[in-house]
Amino acid sequence: MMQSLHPNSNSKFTPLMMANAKAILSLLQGCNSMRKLHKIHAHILINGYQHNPSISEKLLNFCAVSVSGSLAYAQLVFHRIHNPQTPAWNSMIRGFSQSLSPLQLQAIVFYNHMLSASHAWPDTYTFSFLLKACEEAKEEGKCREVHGFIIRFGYDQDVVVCTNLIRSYAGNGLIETAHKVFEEMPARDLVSWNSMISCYCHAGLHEEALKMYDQMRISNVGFDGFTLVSLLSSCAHVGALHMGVQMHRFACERRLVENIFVGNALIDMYAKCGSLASALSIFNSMPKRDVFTWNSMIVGYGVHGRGDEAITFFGRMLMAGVRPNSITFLGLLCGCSHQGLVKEGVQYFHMMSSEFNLKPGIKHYGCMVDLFGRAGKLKEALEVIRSSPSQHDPVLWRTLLGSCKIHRNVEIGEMAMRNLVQLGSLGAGDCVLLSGIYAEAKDLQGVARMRKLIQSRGIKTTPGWSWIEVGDQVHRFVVDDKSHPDSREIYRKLEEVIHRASLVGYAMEESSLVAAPESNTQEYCWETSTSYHSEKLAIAYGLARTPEGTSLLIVKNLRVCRDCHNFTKFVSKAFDREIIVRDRVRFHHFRGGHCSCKDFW
DNA sequence: CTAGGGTTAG
Repeated sequence: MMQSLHPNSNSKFTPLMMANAKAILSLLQGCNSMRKLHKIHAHILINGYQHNPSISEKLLNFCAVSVSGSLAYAQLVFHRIHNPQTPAWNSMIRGFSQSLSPLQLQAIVFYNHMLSASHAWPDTYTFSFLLKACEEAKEEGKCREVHGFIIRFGYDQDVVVCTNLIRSYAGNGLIETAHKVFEEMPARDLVSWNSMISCYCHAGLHEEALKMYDQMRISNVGFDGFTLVSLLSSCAHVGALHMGVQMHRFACERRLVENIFVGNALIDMYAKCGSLASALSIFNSMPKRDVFTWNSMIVGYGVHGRGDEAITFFGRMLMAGVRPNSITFLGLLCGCSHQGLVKEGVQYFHMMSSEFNLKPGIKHYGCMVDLFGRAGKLKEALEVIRSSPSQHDPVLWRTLLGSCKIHRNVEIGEMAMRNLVQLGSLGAGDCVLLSGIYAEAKDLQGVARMRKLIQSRGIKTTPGWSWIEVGDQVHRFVVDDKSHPDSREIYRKLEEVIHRASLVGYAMEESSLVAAPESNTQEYCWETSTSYHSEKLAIAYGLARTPEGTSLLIVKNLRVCRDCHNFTKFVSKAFDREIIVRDRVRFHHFRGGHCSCKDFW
């Protein structure tokens, strides 16, 4: 009788017409689309369950939180609840916290409403969701304010709430505050440790991240795949191969190498630490591969200047049915430019948009400038900048300036310089580059002008550093560093190294005209002959502290200067060592007096 | 069955 009153009486939900609350609940549980939800909602109304708290909460939760839900619908449902309790508020706050910006601010609005206009009290869940919203919406002030409430409610004793606090602070750039919360929380579990490490990793504080691991071991919480992935990423960034190998061993022991996240992180670590062969062997052993897997290999080959192999892997990637993204093309273009594969680079640049519907970004244009510039086609490089949508980006002009240095082009170099001045982003490195161009053209006045420019404008400089990992320690050096505990020994060793390198042909460039990219202070800027660049110190230390025949890996934040590049070539010959230098932009493999970049960088 | 953690580029 009742069935005939209902228009949907033929639908498969018909039996529910007489269903009890329990049946409706279980149907809500299995709901996976708004279409089904509308039907279930109709049944709820017909059966008079709209005021049943557990049903309306479940309904609300689905709309607000599920990927196939609808926040707009959730709001309608919410406003029909007479006296919403904490779980209902939580659903709304959670829903908005995971929505697109700037909608996340609505999570905070709901929370404020909850405090002022309802009888429901926030609980630990409320704060977890709310902190997530503060993190996503970059609401630093609100984050601090919420922290105050958390303390007043006594929820600062809760691990999950504290972990959310850490992420929220770190996401707002307050990494030290985040660490303070971490230190002061009553107990730390595995997730809290992993969060703290990943926050450091994201903030670029890789040495801090790696240090956390030592403390983590003492605290006996163990580790898992999440731990390894963040740590491996930090190892990759700082070039800590030995530590990375140790992580690899842990991964094997715990059967975590089969985890795709761990495998991808291992590939990246080995590639960034100069060991492409190991990266490849991980790649070959992976049971499943995704876009990260392929990109890590392609980018790895790219930064090592092996464009042909990057291209080969790109082809295999397509064959495997994995869709490339913009990072894939960055790796490809980088490889092409460093290997001088101009034709191929151009082809892939066009392929991005024509075949994969990917819009080239500023970095892709940067690669194109580099591709032409490095190959000596400076006019074409200039044309790329002119035709790019981001012709007012200093990065492009800076890249062009670098190419002018390689090809000793004063005219276009000066043009690049003028644009950098106009864009108000002239850096010391730019002056040093142009000065180098003048020096090679024997234009002493030009060199003097650059020197004056730096001094008169008080141009901000990037301090240069190099680091080398010896044993389980990362050692960091700056120009003329005397802060290392073994400083005296290092300088003695360096004198010996220079002597032995000179026996096989090395001659230090005495000319004060040789401007060094590492020069970070005015004193050292023009006096190469009296200063020791950080990588020389790192190399000396590495030679002194590692067994004969082992290869050295140096990581530095700036480009290698010509003298150091030359020096390293002769050292590799004199000491019969492989020396790998990871530059700001690429890898140099020195062996037997030659470099893999073929003096082209 | 209301909560917190992961990789490539920059």
